[in-house]
Parts: sequence; structure tokens; C-alpha cells
Amino acid sequence: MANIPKFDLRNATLFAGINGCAIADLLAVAQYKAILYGSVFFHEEDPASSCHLLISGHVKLVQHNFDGAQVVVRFVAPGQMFGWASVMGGRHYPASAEAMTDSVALVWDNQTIRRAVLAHPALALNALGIMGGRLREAEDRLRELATERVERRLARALLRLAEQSGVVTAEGTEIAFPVSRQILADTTGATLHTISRILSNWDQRGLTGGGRQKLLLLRLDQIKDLAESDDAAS
Amino acid sequence: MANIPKFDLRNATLFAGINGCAIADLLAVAQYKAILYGSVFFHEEDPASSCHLLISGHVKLVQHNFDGAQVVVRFVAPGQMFGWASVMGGRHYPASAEAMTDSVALVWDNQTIRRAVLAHPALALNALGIMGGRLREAEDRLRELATERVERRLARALLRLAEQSGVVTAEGTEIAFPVSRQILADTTGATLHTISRILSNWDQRGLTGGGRQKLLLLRLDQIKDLAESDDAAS
DNA sequence: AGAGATCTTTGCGCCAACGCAAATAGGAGA
DNA sequence: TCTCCTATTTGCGTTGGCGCAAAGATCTCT
Repeated sequence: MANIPKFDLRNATLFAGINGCAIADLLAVAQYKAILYGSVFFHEEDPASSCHLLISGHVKLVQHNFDGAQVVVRFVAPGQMFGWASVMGGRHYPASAEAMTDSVALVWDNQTIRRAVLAHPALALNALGIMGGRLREAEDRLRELATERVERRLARALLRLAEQSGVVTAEGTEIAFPVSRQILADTTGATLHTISRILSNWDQRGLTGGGRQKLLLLRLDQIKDLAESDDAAS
Repeated sequence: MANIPKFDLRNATLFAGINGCAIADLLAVAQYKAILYGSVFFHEEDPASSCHLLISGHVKLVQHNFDGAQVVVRFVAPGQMFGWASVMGGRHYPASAEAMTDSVALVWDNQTIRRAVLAHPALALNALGIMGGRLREAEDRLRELATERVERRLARALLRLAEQSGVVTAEGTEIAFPVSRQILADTTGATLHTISRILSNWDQRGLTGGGRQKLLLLRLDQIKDLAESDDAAS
């Protein structure tokens, strides 16, 4: 695991508007945890004992169906918290947190984080704000899944990825971690095959590009059209 | 609007473990809002200005698609908060809150609730716990919508309804508010027709009963089977 | 009791997306 | 460079569930 650019913690949403001393207090009691590509911070159904803040790398939160199907609940970018919802009352993590690139996270245990919230109520407000955002996003995806068809769901998923983890290059916007068709299928609630079909079509139309495990968004404007209005032509 | 049984606020999850004085403080600054069946506490896209706690009645939170489709995000039972996620950071309500029976709620405005959280950090912990639960439920439903088919989703929806708002009678478990096929469709991400087909089948098999706008669950055990294992026979 | 409105059931055709299967392509390691 | 392994593409048959449509049911209001 080489030098990975580290996230400046003062920019984490959780710490917005919190005074430096309080942050320092929290950092002092945090544990660092570094894992390699493909390993996990925690498994679904592990007892939920800690709260994580991603410093570098990229993580996906996945739920597994009892008959094997996988669903990507969320992608985690540096600066974001994960695996904490359950710390506040749940007993198990609701999903597994798997690293899609080598990753480092700060980890606080249950008790510590509860004490910190009690000691710094502003932290609690921030946390509530973040949770609210998560909830809204989940509900939006619920609506999409219930009412929209695959092509549009995929367009939305790509736009979210671009916003959260897009790197603008000369060619277009590239997603900062390996993106397979399979994972896009797990994100949109579709099959590998359907996603592949749609993406090869988009590739031909020049909307997207990139090869194996690589996703390049060339025409964000047109992808936005697909995500919102009725598709013009196939 | 006749006499409706009022919920004892000390039993609200939000207030668990909070001392009586703090609760009294909060109640002192709360507004009561009563609305009739069919009207709304707030509309989707209204500026999110207040936080609600349902005292009596039943409310549904619905999101509307731009082409008319409706999705039920959540059913609210007495004692539960709603329309607050957005108060913590959002600008608009993410869904409309429509009364399914005459309903009464306590309402706090944005500033008040923020002050209360800052003054009583234990309240913040409770709130975080509740939000975490909501988030987990939303993520579970995401997984269901992505991987399960309508019949099973319906079974799960009915079980959730039974748990949250079921009234056990001599005949079976009855849902405490009017339940149309349409609203079940909006809850499961299916169409009215598909739901109707499934339910008439279940009615014939003796799993469910009840007529227009009325839902009676007769065989919870068998419904649970449908919700989990593979369906044995159609 | 009758009229109208709303909710529910049911039939039928259709299509988006799945599931299976087999071919192709790109990377990693020896 | 060759081999193995994993990712991707593409064809083809199948189907769950949608969409349209029309016929009952049940409730409400006059």
C-alpha cells in the first residue's frame, strides 16, 4: 500500500463548524485501520461495534440476498462516515463494507462515539444532517427502483458516481475506482447482461467509454437527458 | 373529528430515557396540528420548516414521480416522528405527508428543535438511533425491490403493516387504517392490477380477507413463509 | 331507492428484462 | 510469449408483470 493522498479531516462534513479542539479530542481517541483492495472493514451481520470515517480509498456497502444476489447500498468516498447507523441502536451492520481500492479509515468504538456526541452536541446536529441526507438518497433510489426502468436508473447511477468520485480528465469524467458491469448491475438492481447491453449501446453513441473495469463518462449532458426526460431515440 | 385515543408522549422512542422536565420543556413549545382524512401536513417540495411527531391517526409519506407515479416511502404510526430528515440540512420535504385517517401531530419548527437537541444531547442520541433504523429499513426495501418479485414484496409489506399498525381481532390481524389495492401497489412498486391478482389468490387460499379498503391478515404464518422461503405452490 | 363515484376483479396482448449459453477480449503471472 | 482467469459482449428463448379495457362491487350522497 503506497502513499495515498490523505483526506483533510477538517473538511469532513461531520466536523463542519466544530472547533479544532473538539476535533483533536476525537482524533486522539480514533484508531486507524488500513485494508487492501478486496478485503472488508466489516461483514454484514457482524455485531455493530464501531463507527468509521473513510480517509482514503473507496468502499462499497453491499447487502447479500440469501440466494446470492448482491445489492450495492452505497459507495463511500473519502471524508464520509459509514457503518454507524447500526452503532446507534442496531445490533448488526446492515451491510458489508468492502474496499474497492486500498483504503484507510478512522474507527471509533460505540462507547467513544456516544460520549463524543454527548460532549459536543454540534456533532450530533451534523450527524443528524448527514443521516438525513442518506435517508433522502435511499428514498430517492426507492422511488427510482419502483418506477423507472433500467436505462434511466443506470444513467442516474452514473451521474451519482461522477459527482461523488468523478475525476475530470482531458477525455471526460472518469470514475476513480474500478467499475465492473457487475457492480453497476448490483447498484441499479438489474443484471450484468442488461447493463452490458445498455453500455455498449452508449459506447457506440459516444456517451461513455473506457474498457475493462474502467468507466469514462464522455457526454454528461446527454446522460443527464437520459436520466430525466423520456429517451429521445434508442 | 371525534375523540381519538391520544398517544402517551413519554412512550415515544424519541423521548426514551429523557427526564420528564426536558420532555415538558419540549411539549411547552410544541404546536398542535390536527388535519382530516385526505389532507396533508405538508407537501413534497414545501420548504422544510418543521419537525413532526404523530400523536394520533395514521399518515403516509409519498413521493410523486414527474409522470404521475406514486411511491409510498413510509407509513407513520402514532409516536413516530416524520418530516424531520430535511429539517436537519435539507431545504425541501422529500415527500408529502397525507393523513389516512384524521390525525393529530405535534409540530416543532426548525430552530426550536435544533436548540432542543443542543440542550439535551441524549435527545440527539435517540434521534440518531431512530434515523439509523429508518435508514436500515429503507436499505432493506431497496434490496427487496432490486432482487425480489412482487409476491414476496407484498408479503413483506403486509407483515410490516401488521407489525406497525395491526390490530389483533377474533378473526385475525386487521390493519388499523383503510388499505386500498392502489396503496399497496404504491408501497411495493407494483401495479394495482398485479396486487389485486395476488390478493384475490390469497383470499381464495384463506391467507387474507377483508373487503373494500379493508385488509385482514388471517394466516400470518403462511404469509411469513411467502416472505422468506421460495413459494411452495401457486 | 336510484345515481354516481370509487374501488376491485379479471381477461388478453405485449414487452422489458431475465436466464441460459457460448464466444470474445483484455490482464496477470509463469 | 503462452496460458489461465476474469470481464465483457451478444444471441435467443422465456416470462413476470405491465398496460389497456371492460365488467362487477361497494359505498355515498341526494
